[in-house]
Amino acid sequence: MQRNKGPEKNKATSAADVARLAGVSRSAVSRTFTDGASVSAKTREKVLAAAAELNYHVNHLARSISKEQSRPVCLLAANLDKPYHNLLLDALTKQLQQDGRIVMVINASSEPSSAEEAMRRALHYRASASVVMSGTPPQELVQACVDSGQKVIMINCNDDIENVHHIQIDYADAMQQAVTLFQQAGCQALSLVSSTKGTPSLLAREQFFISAAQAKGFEVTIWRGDNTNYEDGQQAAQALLSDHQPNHAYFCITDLVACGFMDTARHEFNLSIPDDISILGFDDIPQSAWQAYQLTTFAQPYQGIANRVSDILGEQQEADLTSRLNAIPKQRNSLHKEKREKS
Amino acid sequence: MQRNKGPEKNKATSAADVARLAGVSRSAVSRTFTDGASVSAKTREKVLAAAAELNYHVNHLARSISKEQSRPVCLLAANLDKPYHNLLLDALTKQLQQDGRIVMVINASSEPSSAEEAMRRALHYRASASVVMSGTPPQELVQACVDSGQKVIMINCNDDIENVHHIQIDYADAMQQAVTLFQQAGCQALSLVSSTKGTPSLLAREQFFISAAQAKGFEVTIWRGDNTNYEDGQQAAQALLSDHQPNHAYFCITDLVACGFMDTARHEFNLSIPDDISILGFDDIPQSAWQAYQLTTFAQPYQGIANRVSDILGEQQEADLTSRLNAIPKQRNSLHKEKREKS
DNA sequence: CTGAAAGCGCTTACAG
DNA sequence: CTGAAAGCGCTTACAG
Repeated sequence: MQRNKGPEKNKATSAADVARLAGVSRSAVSRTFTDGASVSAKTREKVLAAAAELNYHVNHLARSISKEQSRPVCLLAANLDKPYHNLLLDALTKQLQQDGRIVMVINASSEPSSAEEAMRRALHYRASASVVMSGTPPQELVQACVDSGQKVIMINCNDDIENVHHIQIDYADAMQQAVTLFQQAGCQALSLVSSTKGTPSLLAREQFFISAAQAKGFEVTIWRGDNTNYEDGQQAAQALLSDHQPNHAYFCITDLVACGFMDTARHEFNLSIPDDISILGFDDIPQSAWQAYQLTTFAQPYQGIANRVSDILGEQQEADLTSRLNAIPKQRNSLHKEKREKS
Repeated sequence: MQRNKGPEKNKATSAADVARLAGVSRSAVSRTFTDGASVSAKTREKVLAAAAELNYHVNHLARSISKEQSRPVCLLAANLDKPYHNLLLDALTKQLQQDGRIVMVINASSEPSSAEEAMRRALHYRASASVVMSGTPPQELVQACVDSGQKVIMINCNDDIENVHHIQIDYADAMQQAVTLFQQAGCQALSLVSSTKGTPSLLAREQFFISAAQAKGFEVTIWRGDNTNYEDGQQAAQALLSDHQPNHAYFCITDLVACGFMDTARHEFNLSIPDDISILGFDDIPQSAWQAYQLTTFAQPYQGIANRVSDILGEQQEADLTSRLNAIPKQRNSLHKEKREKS
């Protein structure tokens, strides 16, 4: 319980302090705290005792400047007020931490310049890797990161910059299933509620949905809001539901959009779900499971993405630069139950 | 566009490389990148040119080992799947980043040992400060951080460890207002839906609510779930609403609880809100504003907290160790409108 | 196994 | 203003 035992007041003790107290060299204390380094049981013990007494902890930041493996990983996050991004951030931080990585989070809010700012920071911190959780930073900056020896991992973004790792979700399967679900629910006409943002993952879902629908002979009408938030779903419903037909169904490009859509359908148009209207979402945010929504949706493989990132960081030689994961369907109650008779 | 100009392939260029190319000393390049250091316009220019050519960026991590002010700040976060924590994390990361800080996020999931693990990491990284966003890490670890020169800032946690900064919300006012709102809505009996978790901020809200209610002559019955999530709200409603009286109102200790409560009230008990039942929440998570809830609630002063953290980090001499902020009332539609006639 | 030494990439008195 | 030098806290060949 004695505090301030170290030489100076309020200053962290260093390996040198420990070495002095233990009567060994600085190298010896460094080695005791390095996995697999060769130290005799005896000196190890002396060091450990001294370290405990002085409350010493290796300075990981200092270590990271001489040891490649322990350099930090930068997470370039955005939209931290949105459930999808939080779920991904949660999975990623947990996994990387478990791998013993230092993780720095860079919050690139939605301003155009800030992805750039964020990437520049990653460069400053000499991260061993940068994980771009969403958005598309300027190509030359990404290039600069790669050039300075960083691994860059982009999630759900199909820019093709040289030597960048990509983790992509295979939306083809999921969209196929979506259309099948609508079909089973007896729907006859489909609307796609999407946005003009046009990010790669949005576009992929759109395209696969449309072609899957057309392959099965469905008409698809498209409505686009500015963004993919709750409010956009409300607007969509406002625009689309005034001439709603009972056998019409709606695929909302994100769960947030779906929630807004459902609320407006219910509270403004007095429609009952799923009796009057069938809806499907995407992302499986926690709210979709709420009783008010019970939304059938597709989960992003959050843990799968985290595992893949972890694998990539561990690899010496880069194997395949792009990896694909599947979305996971979550059946709930937002689709009509009994087959409707043809109208 | 020429890559790999530096001495070695795929290795970040260092200040030495720049010095060599610019024909100046290492100190000179260091100085050009240090605010307020004295360099002539001429050498500064030479350095800048060389740096641009080599794509050089100061290694902030290396800098942080010799420069106290640029040491990182650790954010000890938890429950990253819950809106409240995300909103706080969002505000904090944005602010600290704007202050030019490196921020590391440590994800202390809900396991008991993991707050400890998290705090130990903060120690390893020699952060200049640790911000405990929730939970209460073991006292001796916090002490160790303080002893090694870190500032420790705890949010919404009234443990009293020596030399730890506290940011607390003044719940007294808000709870007073809550009771007044219920009164204005013509409610006559109140239930408090809380949890057995008993964290400091939960307890504070409970106590202030109860005493404010009693001061105005209300009876308060208390119901406690295991946690403060959506599901706990559902359970509470299940337990409490079977003998619901029209003039009975419910204060839910968090918005998440309130959402669950409302959904069950509506879908299981067929109650209409706010006609049949008045509800109040706390936190102002984005979902409370959704049309399905329209919950009147109290916002945590997210930005205020972030500002305070920023101030504390900037202070040389610690002024007051504990700062208090007010919660912000958000009026929406979950309270009964017309005064009810006495039953 | 161990210590003295050189190194990582930076900063900052110190002397000129 | 500037460079040579010492320092920050660590690691890791190298020689014994």
